[in-house]
Amino acid sequence: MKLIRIYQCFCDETRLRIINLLIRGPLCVCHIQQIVGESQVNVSRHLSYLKDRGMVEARRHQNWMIYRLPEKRSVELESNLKCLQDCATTESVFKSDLSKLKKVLAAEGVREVLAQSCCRSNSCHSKRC
Amino acid sequence: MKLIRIYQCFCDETRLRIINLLIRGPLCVCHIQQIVGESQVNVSRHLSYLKDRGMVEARRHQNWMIYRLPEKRSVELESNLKCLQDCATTESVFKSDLSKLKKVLAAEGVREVLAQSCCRSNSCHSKRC
DNA sequence: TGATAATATTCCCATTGACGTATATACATT
DNA sequence: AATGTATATACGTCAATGGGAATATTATCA
Repeated sequence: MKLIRIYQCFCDETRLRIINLLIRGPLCVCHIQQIVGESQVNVSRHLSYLKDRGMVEARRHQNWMIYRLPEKRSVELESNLKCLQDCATTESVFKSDLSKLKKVLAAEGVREVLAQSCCRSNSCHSKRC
Repeated sequence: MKLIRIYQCFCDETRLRIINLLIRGPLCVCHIQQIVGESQVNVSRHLSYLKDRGMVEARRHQNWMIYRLPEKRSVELESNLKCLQDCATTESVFKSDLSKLKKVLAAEGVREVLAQSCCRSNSCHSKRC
């Protein structure tokens, strides 16, 4: 992934907040939406932007779309994510996002679904899984 | 300096190249122009953009405007500059820029002028110095 | 099948950004 | 004062971006 593309993904505040969340692990759109407090359309659009540029990957779990950072990352991406993760600790928006993240993940069954590398749950009947 | 502002400065290729050059030390506009091969207006405009956002500082030396990264940098800026410096080594544009930079700095008297924290040379008669 | 939930897409508009051309400013030299 | 060099600004244009409102899509559930 080219360096400039990384920074283009980073250069909007909402996107930066989303990426900072995804560093901690996969998340569903509705959770991201709850945490960053932006409209559904807005969050979805930023996620599309990120997906188009290879910054995130998506899979479906029933009604949820679960986004995550790519597993295989270039050295540059990895360094910059690490750098972002460190730097974000000094700004309140990001800290606040992370504490909201904790609450979201605390909900019943959420962690289990997000942790799956693909959809394998009993409750899922999607043909796509 | 806010994190988002850093990435906004980083998210254009010409600006990223300029910043990568300035990591190595102060430079005059005409040198930057030579190295990145963009028009005078374009380079000047990007430098204005960076200056407006506190990413660079400028001083005049005779006809030259000398730009540099700020001496006092926030932790976030410092980390991201370091990260950029590392990552830039893997992409050819940046490597090529750095080798051009060497040639520019090799020219007679250039290093001396750029190294001055302010204009103190004998040949300078500006009232502003 | 119909209803609902979650997400994506389309249409529209305002803002920003990038860039070319022309012009202005600042300084040095003669 | 006139000229040359280096740099910045103004103006216009076009493309990209961000976001609201409405609608479409995909899956689940009754």
